[in-house]
Amino acid sequence: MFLSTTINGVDAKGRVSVPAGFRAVVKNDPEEKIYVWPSFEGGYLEGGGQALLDRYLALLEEMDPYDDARAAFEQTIFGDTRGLAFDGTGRVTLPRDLIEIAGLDDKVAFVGLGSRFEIWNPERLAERKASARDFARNNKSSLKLPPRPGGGA
Amino acid sequence: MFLSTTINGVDAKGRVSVPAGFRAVVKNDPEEKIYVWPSFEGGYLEGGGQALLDRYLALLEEMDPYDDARAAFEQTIFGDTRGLAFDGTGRVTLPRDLIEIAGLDDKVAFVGLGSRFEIWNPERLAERKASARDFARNNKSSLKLPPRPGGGA
DNA sequence: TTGTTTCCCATGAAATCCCATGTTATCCCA
DNA sequence: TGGGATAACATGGGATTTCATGGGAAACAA
Repeated sequence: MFLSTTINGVDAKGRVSVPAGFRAVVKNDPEEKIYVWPSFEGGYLEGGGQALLDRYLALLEEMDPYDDARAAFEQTIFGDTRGLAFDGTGRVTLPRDLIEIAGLDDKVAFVGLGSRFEIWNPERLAERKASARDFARNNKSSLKLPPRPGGGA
Repeated sequence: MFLSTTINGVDAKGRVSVPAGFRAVVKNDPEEKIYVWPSFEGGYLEGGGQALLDRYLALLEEMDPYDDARAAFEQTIFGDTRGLAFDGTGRVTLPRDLIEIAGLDDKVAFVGLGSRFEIWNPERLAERKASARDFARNNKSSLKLPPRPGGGA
């Protein structure tokens, strides 16, 4: 699982260390890569491992082949997705266009969200995080844990 | 189940012995770790094992992908969650930022709450306990035991 | 060439591992 | 039921490894 938020530096060559914990998630994928694409909302990037792409693929294949939405999703998700391989020390090079979309300069934040992650300019992230936290606090009652499968607490 | 309250020391490196009973709970998880994040209310930490995270993940993945609530909870829960592994003697290292959020110095209280647990500065915990008691005393009329399933008294 | 990308090695800081020790709880046997 | 032996637990400090990062050389493209 992709977890927690890590802020790393981007060097002059556009290289970023992928947090070690994230690397561990994709460690046993056939291709040891992360896959990154611009979010629909813009302003940041989304990413994941092979497993996530497989799930999206399965989802799309359930849709009607001539559904316009299917084509649009295919285009948007797979068309803009880049596979990024690690160098010997666990870094990837972020392509220029993705750097611009996310408004990155010398620092990036990797935000783990379970099955996927996001890549942000740390300042933009701070803004969104503040509002997300307020929202969560005010609506925590709507997040009810279902009973455990086995019963009990 | 996470049960009872234990107070342990935090050393100069931020290491804390996790109560043996808590360790036993996650003993057979694929990753032998506890997962800890700041509570929504702030001032203390919440935690649990893999099973708890899985339940949150399942819950969130049932929500609409573009629901703001989903995004907010994802950010707030997973984005701030840290997986903490045990050293050879059952300790974890609490990250600096979590130590600050919980206002910990040399002692921590682990509070077992069944499927999850909380981590407190022992003094803050005592305060909250006191006010919780007052609240309960002033509202005891609202606490009505349901009839026992088997009937009878 | 000139600029870009990929690979490799060096470095400092931080996290992790490992061994030693005191203390408390548990066990076992007389 | 005492009381010593044994095991479990919490803690301390030093050694080792991992991690993020910087820079340079080699491969590649235009």
